[in-house]
Amino acid sequence: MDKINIKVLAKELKLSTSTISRAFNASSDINKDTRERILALARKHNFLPNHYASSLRDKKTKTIAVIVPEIANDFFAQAINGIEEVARKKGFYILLYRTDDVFEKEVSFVNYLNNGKADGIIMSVSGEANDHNYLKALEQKNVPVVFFDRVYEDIDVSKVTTNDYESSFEATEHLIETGCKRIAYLVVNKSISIGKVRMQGYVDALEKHGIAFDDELVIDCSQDEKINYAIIKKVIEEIKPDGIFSSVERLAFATYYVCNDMHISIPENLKIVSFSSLGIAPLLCPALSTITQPAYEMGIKAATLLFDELEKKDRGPIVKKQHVLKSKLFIRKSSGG
Amino acid sequence: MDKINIKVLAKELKLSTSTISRAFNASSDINKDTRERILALARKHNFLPNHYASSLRDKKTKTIAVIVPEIANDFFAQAINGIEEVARKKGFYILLYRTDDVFEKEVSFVNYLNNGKADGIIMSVSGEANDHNYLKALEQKNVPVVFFDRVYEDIDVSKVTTNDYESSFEATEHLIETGCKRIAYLVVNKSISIGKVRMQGYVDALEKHGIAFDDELVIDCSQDEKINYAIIKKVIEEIKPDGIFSSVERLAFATYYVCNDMHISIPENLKIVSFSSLGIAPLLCPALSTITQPAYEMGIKAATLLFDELEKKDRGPIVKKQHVLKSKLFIRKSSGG
DNA sequence: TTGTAGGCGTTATCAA
DNA sequence: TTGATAACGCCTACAA
Repeated sequence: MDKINIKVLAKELKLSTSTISRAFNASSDINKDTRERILALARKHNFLPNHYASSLRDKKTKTIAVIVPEIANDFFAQAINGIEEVARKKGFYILLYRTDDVFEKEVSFVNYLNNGKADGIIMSVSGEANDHNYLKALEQKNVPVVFFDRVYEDIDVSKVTTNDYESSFEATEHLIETGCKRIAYLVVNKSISIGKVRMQGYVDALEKHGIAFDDELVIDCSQDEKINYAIIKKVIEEIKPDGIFSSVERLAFATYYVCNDMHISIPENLKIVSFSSLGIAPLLCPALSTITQPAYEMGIKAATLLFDELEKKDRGPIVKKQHVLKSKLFIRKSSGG
Repeated sequence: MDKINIKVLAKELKLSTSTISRAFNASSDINKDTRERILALARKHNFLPNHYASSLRDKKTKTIAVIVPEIANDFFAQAINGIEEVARKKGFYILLYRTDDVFEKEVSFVNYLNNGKADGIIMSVSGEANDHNYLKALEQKNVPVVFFDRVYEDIDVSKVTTNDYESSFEATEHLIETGCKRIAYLVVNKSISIGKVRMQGYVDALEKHGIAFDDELVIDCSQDEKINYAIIKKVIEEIKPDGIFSSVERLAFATYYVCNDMHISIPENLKIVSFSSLGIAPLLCPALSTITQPAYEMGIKAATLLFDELEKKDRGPIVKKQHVLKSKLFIRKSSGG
């Protein structure tokens, strides 16, 4: 457990620390043989330059932070995969943080990142109705941020989203065309941007088809699965919708459980379409109609935008980009398809 | 975008850098008012001590690395959640790395971690049949490692696993009891520890019930979904098993797709049980019988063991622990339940 | 091609 | 209670 660093290597090889350093830094100013000797010894000692020391000098961490509301969720897991893919190619590492949709956690983590812990941040946000000034600090520190999927409209950073409005419109219209008259909209937090936009698509589709919007049919759910089950059960018993448009896959699953227990048959008595990135949606009973976002591609794109900014840094002003990818509506049995 | 650090704060407040530093380090040797003044100014500047500089000094990174074969997988996603939970409570951050089950990626990442990038490592391994010496280097550097779920038997570190043998035995026995005579075992890599142990449970259950083991019924699949589909289709057409015991949930899903396309009815013509952490297994068509590992708890336990070692470091020898949690067999419709 | 030296931002030690 | 100073390990001008 002898400490090893470039100084030790230098002594052992009777070279200076700068030469050792050069061996690790693709510097051309070094004799090939010297370099080989150094690397050989380093391998023997299992030595690699200390990342924290290098970062301190260079002010580059080779690390990007990824902040998401949840990890155990097909959409985010796939998006993270996409981000990882790009990061890896660039030789970057990923610091992962989960907010559980709690705004305070988001703030505290972002503030922590202020101290040069990461070169950039990719995040899907959780605190729509709050003060977003904590993000301004990052701007000052020159830490680029990219939002994906869930964004703050009032913050000027690059954003990767999907055509939620169109998809929601299309899905709702599809339910209407299969005969639904009373379509409930399930949402977790209707005040966050995604909840709002998706709802607008729903509302406008209703209007186009001359169906009056009914506030009672907008069902605001929670993070807790048991509570959601109770809410949805109550809705089905009392409000008796004939269609469900769910903005989040969890709520569609909860609806399935409720229907199973209440012996309500999907799609005969209730039709369902949901936003979902679940790969096995076709295997559900019945197969779930989904609006599927290109999660992996969104991750790729978000990471690409971030690296664009990282690489342009200190070279002129950075143009923030908005990128909108297309979701796809898969009509399956749950909506009579 | 003026650079801010303790020096600047010191100048602004006419104090020394040491005093500033003390204000951030719960040091008692500081006047309360002074501390308040410092923290107030820091807040105004959105300042936090640079993490890389602190780490360099203290040789503590407050970061743990998590290495998993895949992220978009219910088991690992839940395990990561568990790890994150514990890490967060300890004020630690998570560096996430995905190996795609490629041994070389695992090695290269672990080697990278040699340089003091993380204080400890939690991993689920991918390279059973290889030389594991690269892990010895970590030992020298005093970087503790904990394995979970997929482990190397020949490496002496703490391990968190589940009772795979018993579960596999039980699941196979269950299939036999429902009348299966030709049970196929689906595995991704039968040479890795998990594949082996699970297979042993399968083999022994067959033997107990006087069913001859048939090599043909051990189906070695791949990482590629399309190839798996083809393999499984061929098996069902040609080898005609009446039961499937899948060591990995992906393969059970592939089987479902094949059966759907071939109009083979589950469980009438083919019964299935699979290892799986899918929360919505009951919603599949038909509901999937699963052996469900306590993924979240495994993450919690693995992280707890790691922090135990981290906290004991430099204080006597560390005892490596083996922890075996219990999986649960859920009998559902896919196996006639 | 290699060496010297200063500093990245922080904190621990020692002194005041 | 506060201040001066020397590291932590590395990299990069600049000098040789």
